[in-house]
Amino acid sequence: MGAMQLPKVYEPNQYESDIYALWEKSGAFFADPSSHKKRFSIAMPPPNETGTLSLGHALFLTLQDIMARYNRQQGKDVLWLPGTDHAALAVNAIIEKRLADEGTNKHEIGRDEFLNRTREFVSQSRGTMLTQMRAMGASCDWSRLRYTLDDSLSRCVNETFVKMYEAGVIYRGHRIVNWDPNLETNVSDDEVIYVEEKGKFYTFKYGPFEIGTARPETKFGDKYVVMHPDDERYKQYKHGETLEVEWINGPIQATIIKDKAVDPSFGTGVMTITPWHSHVDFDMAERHGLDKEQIIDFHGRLLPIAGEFAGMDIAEARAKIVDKLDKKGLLVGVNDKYVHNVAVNERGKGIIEPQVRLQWFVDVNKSAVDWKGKKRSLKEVMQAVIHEGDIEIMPQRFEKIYFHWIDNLRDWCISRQIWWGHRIPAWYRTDTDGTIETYVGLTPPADDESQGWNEWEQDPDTLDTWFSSALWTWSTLIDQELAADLTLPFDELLKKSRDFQAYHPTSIMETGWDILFFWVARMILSTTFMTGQVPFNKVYLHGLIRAEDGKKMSKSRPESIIDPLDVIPKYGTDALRMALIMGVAPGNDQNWGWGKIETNRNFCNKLWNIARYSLEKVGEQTELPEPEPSTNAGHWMLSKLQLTTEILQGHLDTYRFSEAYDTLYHFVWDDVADWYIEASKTEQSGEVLAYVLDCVLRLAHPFAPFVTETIWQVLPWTGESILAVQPWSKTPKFDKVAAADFEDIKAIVTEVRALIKSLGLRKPYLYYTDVPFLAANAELLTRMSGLASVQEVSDGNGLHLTSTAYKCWLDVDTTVAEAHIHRLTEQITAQKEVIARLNGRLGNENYVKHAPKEVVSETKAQLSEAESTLERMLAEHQRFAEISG
RNA sequence: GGGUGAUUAGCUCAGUUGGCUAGAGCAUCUCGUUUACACCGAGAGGGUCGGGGGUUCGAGUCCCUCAUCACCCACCA
Repeated sequence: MGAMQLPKVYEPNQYESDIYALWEKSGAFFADPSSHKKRFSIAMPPPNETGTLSLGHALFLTLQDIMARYNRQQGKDVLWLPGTDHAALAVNAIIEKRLADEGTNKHEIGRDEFLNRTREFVSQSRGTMLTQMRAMGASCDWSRLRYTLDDSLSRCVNETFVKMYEAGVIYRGHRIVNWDPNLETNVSDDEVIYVEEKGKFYTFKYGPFEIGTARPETKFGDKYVVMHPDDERYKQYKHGETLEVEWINGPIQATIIKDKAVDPSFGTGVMTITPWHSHVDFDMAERHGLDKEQIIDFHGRLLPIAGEFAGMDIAEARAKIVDKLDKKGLLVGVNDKYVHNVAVNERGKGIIEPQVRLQWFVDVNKSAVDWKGKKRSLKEVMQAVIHEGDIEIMPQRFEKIYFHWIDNLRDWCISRQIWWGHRIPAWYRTDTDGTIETYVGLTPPADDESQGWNEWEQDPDTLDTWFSSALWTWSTLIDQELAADLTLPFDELLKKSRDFQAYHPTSIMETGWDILFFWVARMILSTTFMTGQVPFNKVYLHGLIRAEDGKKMSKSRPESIIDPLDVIPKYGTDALRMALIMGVAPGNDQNWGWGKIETNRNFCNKLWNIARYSLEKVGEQTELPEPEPSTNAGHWMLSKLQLTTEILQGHLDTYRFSEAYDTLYHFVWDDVADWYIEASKTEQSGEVLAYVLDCVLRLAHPFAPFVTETIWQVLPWTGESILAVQPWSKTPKFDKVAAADFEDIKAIVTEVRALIKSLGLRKPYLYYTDVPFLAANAELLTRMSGLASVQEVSDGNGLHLTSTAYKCWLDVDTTVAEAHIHRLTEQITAQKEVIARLNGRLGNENYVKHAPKEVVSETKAQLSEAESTLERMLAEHQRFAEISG
């Protein structure tokens, strides 16, 4: 495409895929661990392989891509490692739903067939997602694409499990877990959400007490009655005392328990407990060594302990039990306006039934981790890395949230009863007398037929997805070939993996605040334990993208969801990228807005037309010499270029993407397009124009990679080069005085434009006195002010307006004189207020004493400038009053 | 119950260690098609920065307090 044939409007979809292909072919995104450059590495948060990329993905791809491209431009060896996550629970749920739609289920088709189907599904959706990531312009190193179920990553998962087991950090035990009867698995505390629900709250007679409950169906086994040790009302009852009470299925022996966990002000201050089906009750039972009995089975039905109600599901049983208690005269009251929180699984929304199960856990309190020469618990390490500055979280306020979460952290249940995922590397066998032996290791133990043991069988459960994601920053950097050799010890594997040595710890983790606990905290937990390193030096958290109405985009409101792939063909990827970062503070949520998309599409078109105009003026020059400006405008342009480059760099170095983009936007639109290009129309300035265009493309590239590269490819002086790997340029020398003169010209032009507008002038003549730089820029002044003509005069004769900014005059007729006086009067009043304020400040001894010197001298400068402006205004006012008489 | 954030122009939001005569985009009004761009240009209007108190020479920015909204964590039987 020749430069002269650029169409008037930039049509992104005509270029984007070719440009991406060009980048990929060039190898511009490959990291090079053998280089001696400084490193910059990011592990991309692996999207779930569920098939579609959301605006949230578009946002993180944009932010990380800006970092990657910027750091490449700064001369660093950049690794941005892409990948995808097998998303155990999410994918598993999709496949189970499909099976249900076909009228079958996982048990019918069996584990192998289930896994085959799942693999087929994810290989399809992975392909779709990788295409979409390319469509966003992500400059990641595709040669290092990783997947959480890759062999080398699975090895890391097993190594971690085994090492933690051996250190006593992973244990298997009967503990209460969050059981989802729908998906038939337990989930971690963080995956449970609470939904407010109106229900009934019953009060029953329990011996001499009254107890309240929202869940009568769990009450069969309640043989402990608990109250606060200091509760005066019940001081006659002693801890451990027993009494017989009439209950659902006849009399039972109840034991009094005193525990401070009971809130005396809630209800009657007395409760019975169900340790098998409540976290709090379980903890209490553990404290006092109480019995725990299962009441509800894993499908949500009552067990034989419920007597006549056995086999019923919860909803059915509840009403009948209440009815029975009522008939026995034990029902005291029902509050049917009771609002309480129901625990549900975030994924699939199944109601959680706490259950005691034999599961695998990570112990977060055991002092078993070597960190900086001290034995600490996982919790302590997670706190230490932030407190001691090894990791910085941005925005900083999330550090507090992070600590609060750690304070509340319980042991992490890592086993899941689903089939899709990393199978737990534990094997069991039983003796003929029922003894169970456990083996944990990378490979199954050898069977020995001796002594009547049965064969080893692997634990059927899989690991929580986050267990493998937690290793992501380093499991992706392990050498894949070396990892296949299981005889190579893990420590050696780390040492010999070149990428791990070069790129770990990663420079920064950029992700959404919503997975701070799920993921970021757990990466810190596992990575410090396994590698002795932090996973990253910084955490940058971005916010959520909500629908235009400020509510969450949700599948229940399909119309609220914006698909990036609907936006890109129409507006272009660059427009989407910039819309997502424009005016958004770090960590803050944002609302989607079509207005921003249009603004940024227009910005791309502005860049395009700057290029179009420049190329017309520049012609087919094949070299790009350093420009030596011949005009004030040229010097000014270079001064702005230098300033912008510095500010932009400052913002990008400190991860202020919104401000960086704002800086770029106004530089391009205001300084380059509206001032410099307009000014250049009356000047010979091809060299500066070409050079500035070249620089603008480099500066804008991290934000708008496609349009800038598309233009770069048509520039006559860029040859076969690729913009994506070009560093930023040094600004050539310029004359500061000339640049400042142009600032004055700008001020005059702005004022004259305003005068013309507000006074309704029609093409007045402009006069100026003998000011050399004004004389030199006469044509420019005229053109930019939209005036008819300019004359040089030594004295003002006739009726004319004087500029307050500089010595130049506008020729007017008598009809505007009055309007001008009125305008002047208002301006003089305002100017006097400004001066009074500045005088007040400088008259304040304390201000002069305490404020920094440069602030004070700045105020003084402002005052003297304001005073001279006022003088000119007063003189003008007096002159006009005399003339118009 | 504990915590975090938000509250700035009609709307959506920026505003780093206090120095601001408070900004942007969109919207509004007025002009303008001068050969890069109407996905354009020029100009204008619009805010006592949620209320109250405090610290300071100086507060949108720091502290206290109140109000409203959103969210997070814990979860009460």
